[in-house]
Amino acid sequence: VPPPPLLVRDVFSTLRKISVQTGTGSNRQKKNLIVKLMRSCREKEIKFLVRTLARNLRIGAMLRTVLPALGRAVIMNSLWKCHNNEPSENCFREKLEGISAAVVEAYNILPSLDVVVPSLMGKDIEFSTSTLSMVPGIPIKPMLAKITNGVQDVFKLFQDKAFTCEYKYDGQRAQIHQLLDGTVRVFSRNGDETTSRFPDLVGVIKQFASPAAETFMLDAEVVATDRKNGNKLMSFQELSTRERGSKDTSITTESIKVEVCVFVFDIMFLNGEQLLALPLRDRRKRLNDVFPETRPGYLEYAKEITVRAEEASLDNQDTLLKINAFLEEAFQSSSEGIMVKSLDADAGYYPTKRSDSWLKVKRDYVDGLGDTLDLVPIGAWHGNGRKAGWYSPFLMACFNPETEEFQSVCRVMSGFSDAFYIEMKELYSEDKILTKKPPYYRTGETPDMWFPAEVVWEIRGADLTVSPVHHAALGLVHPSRGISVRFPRFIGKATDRNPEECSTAADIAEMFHAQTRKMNIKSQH
DNA sequence: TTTGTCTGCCCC
DNA sequence: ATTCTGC
DNA sequence: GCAGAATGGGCAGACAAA
Repeated sequence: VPPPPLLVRDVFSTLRKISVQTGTGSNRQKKNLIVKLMRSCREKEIKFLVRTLARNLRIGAMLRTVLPALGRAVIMNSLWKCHNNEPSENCFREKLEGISAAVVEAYNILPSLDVVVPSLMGKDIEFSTSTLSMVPGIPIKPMLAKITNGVQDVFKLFQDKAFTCEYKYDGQRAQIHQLLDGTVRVFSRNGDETTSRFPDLVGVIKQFASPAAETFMLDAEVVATDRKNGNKLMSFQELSTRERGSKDTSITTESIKVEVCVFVFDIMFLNGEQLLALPLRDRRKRLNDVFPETRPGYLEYAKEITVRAEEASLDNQDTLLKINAFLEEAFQSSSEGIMVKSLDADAGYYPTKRSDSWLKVKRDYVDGLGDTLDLVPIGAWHGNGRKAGWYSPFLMACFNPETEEFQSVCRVMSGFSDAFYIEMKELYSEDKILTKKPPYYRTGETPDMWFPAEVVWEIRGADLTVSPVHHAALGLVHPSRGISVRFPRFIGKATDRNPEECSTAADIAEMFHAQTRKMNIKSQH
């Protein structure tokens, strides 16, 4: 007897069951449930089931596909109801696009289908963004920034406009809400609740927020800080060692091993009023009302300088010097770089959408400023999806002349053109593929194939990290861990170099020590 | 209990 | 997070 | 100019296996 066909309701309830399984033996239970589902699959169902489980079908299609479709469905339904004959093509299309956009916009500030859908159904073609408002407790999509290749680029976009430069702290984005009942909740960049990880932060917000501020939503960066050492800012890597807590259990204030400081920089909502349309200059005034006082090492405003409209010109040498000095100061103060934001013109808070009203300048975007390594490809994996049939990523190594080893530094998959992949596929074939790992390759990685060390590539990254898997400079910085690189990408071939002339373990150890912002080795075991 | 491996609409 | 490609 | 795809380092936590 074949198993019964799949019904949406049963698939859904099984997925629910899988999602709540925890503890010893839970993996086996989950496996059994999945096998049961799979046995009932007909034709293409198995493909969609597997992709749903393996995350490939959870592709974030909500904003671009599902919501416009919802808008369409409602409009088509209602227009056909009131016109017996088909409405004119043009008017129809306009209406569709208008409502689709309105639904997306509404979801950006109120990402809850439970709220948006009933409103859409109720208002029908009268639906517009203004019929809905932000709700403390539901995080809005955060505003994002665009990469800028140096201060010159900034002027192109902000010529004759007043703007501000703020430190870009290397921590974790936090959207902080205070609800009507006084509760404070913290959300991550992706809208996940992280309140349980930051009980101390909740306390600080409650303590410093003006009593006149009953409800609000703030944008901020949480940064690891060393209070015993003059509130020196610590690395992102250090911040990430903080405990996480779970959905219903906070970490305890006593168990906190990494202290944090919150740097606030924006406010989107205050006492029932939506502030998204206000220019940044005015939002800042509101933010100042909420926090009339701050405390170093606990709660601070993001450090900033303001450039007046009449100063905002590439010919203005003073402005250029001022910004470059500020950028340099940001680097010295353990920041990643600066954020540049228009203050008056086009200076609203645009959730997710108009992602270019904020600019970011980091050392590694600017030619000639960032750290660059000369590394040797020593292996690779088989690529997936559109990179199937090519090598991706590659495993890169430095050379240690003391031990005569090639020690892995990082994988890299970014920065290659399609043409380069094809070239590498041809180059690394037949006798250029080793049958096993040479003994003088040192790495915790196991690539699909090993290559002979023959060429050198230039690799750029944001900064160097202490690694559990890569063995570059092992023993030089840390007894059992090597050095790796954050955000690695391929810049080009270093055609003039032999593999023995690539970056050495000693070079990399020295670069690590030269960093302002780095993992504190002594605190490690 | 301890150690090893894998995952995360993770964080960057 | 970064980058390239296709639309 | 934008979305989409394919992936980077590294952490704590969760689970399985020893």
